[in-house]
Amino acid sequence: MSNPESCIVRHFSHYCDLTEHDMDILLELEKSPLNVFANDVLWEEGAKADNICTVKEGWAYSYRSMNDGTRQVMDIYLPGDVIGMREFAFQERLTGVAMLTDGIVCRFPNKSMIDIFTNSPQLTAVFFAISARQQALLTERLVNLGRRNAREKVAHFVYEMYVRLRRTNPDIGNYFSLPLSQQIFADILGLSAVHISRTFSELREEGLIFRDRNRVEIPDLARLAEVSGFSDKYLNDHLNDYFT
Amino acid sequence: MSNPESCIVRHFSHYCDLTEHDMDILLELEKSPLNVFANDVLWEEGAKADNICTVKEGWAYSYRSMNDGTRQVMDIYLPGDVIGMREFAFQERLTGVAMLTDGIVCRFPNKSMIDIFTNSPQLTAVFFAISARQQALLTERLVNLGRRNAREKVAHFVYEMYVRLRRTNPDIGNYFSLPLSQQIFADILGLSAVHISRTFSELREEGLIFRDRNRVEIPDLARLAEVSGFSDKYLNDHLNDYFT
DNA sequence: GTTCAGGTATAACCTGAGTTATATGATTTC
DNA sequence: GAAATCATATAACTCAGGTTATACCTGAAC
Repeated sequence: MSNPESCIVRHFSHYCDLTEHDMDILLELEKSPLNVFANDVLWEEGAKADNICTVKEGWAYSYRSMNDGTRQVMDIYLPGDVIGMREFAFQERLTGVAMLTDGIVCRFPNKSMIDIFTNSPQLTAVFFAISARQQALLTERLVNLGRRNAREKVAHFVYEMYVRLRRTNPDIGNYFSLPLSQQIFADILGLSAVHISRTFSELREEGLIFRDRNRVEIPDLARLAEVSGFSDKYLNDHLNDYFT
Repeated sequence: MSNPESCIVRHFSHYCDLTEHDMDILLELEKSPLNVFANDVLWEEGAKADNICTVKEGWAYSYRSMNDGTRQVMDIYLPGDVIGMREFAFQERLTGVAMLTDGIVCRFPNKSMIDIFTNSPQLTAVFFAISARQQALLTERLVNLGRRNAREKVAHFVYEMYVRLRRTNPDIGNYFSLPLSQQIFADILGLSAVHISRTFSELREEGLIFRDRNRVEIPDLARLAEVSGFSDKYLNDHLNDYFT
């Protein structure tokens, strides 16, 4: 049914069954794949925002650079994710976006969204759902930043990544790749890199998370979910009620 | 051109000129106004999420309650704002929503969105833009929580409210109503109420913000914008490039 | 009027996380 | 394989903001 070549189609199929027509539209958006490398900047904050980007392979992140040299990372993007919808109604990029790993991305003009709105209510609903999901992720990140301590922040974020990865990769197990430096962890969670290091040491001593370079092991998933106050509700989205 | 009775129509007209047809659809969404009072809960976290709500009058906020009794406030909603789109693809509410003041709200079923997707690409674009704008606001809140100190947090948030109010109320001046207790400030900015009090005292001594109960005076708007590192880019959204 | 409940201000003390510094390991470069 | 660079670990010290406590003020309830 779904096109195994395209992780966008796979991702979108999560929301509802796509017609051939819808799949053709989606594949059209992926017409111009571009190879990119780790640390490549897809765009800078303030750049003209006239296109949207899908991630075919690799990981990316969006960030805002502060005047004092620090940064705040907003989002991590995985294969199948859509980047840049945030700026649909803006002239300029509100955040920069860069690659965490090598990968392949596909850009399509913002105006294509208008065509989709005109031609496929169902695809429109999926894009709307994805925008809503991104809001939900930001909402949870907000809770993380505002009302959790460092240990909970790290535990919660690692568990969130596990759940997100499991969605497209059900057999992920409890030992998986997480190509994020401690500096990126710090920029995501509003902490210093030093304190991230301390916190991972603490979590290691507690037997909650073993992190070695880009690999992470979670010996007891349920226990990590518990100490981080994790609820997966904000990741359980679908459109089953609208299209059956 | 725009219907002065409806602040939703006024708010939506900001994005592009609406046809009679579109306005009729919008007014239909406002068919069942409901009087609500300060502190009324529109819905609790975890409640069934099958409708969307527009604010006709009054202020509201969305929040998440933590296990330790603290809360994190996500958003403040003003007249004309739309609440609950976040949960379009979710079964349950991810955050509670309550009123800050007396007001009037209008609920309509989520399914109406599908009708709009089917009948008006232009209104669809506006809803999409509004969802994107909410993401932009959350993004900025994230920066505020992650990478600013208490003084900057308060200054930035107050200035943001000023800019948001000015959008629908251009002659607002530098003395306006802000019906938020120090406890709500704390819950928005991830601080304690005590420290909010300290911070307002500090800002008062610096002559940056005078707050008395629910009124705020900003003697020097430019200076406040500067100390808070405020850029209004994330509030300057429109659809002029798509529909002229 | 009096009482009561919220909201606010300020002080004193404490602590979680920032900062700076140094050391060690891992990777890449040439 | 030596040099350079990047990521990580840990210690020592500092400080912004949390916590607890008390007092005052204002408006609502009676």
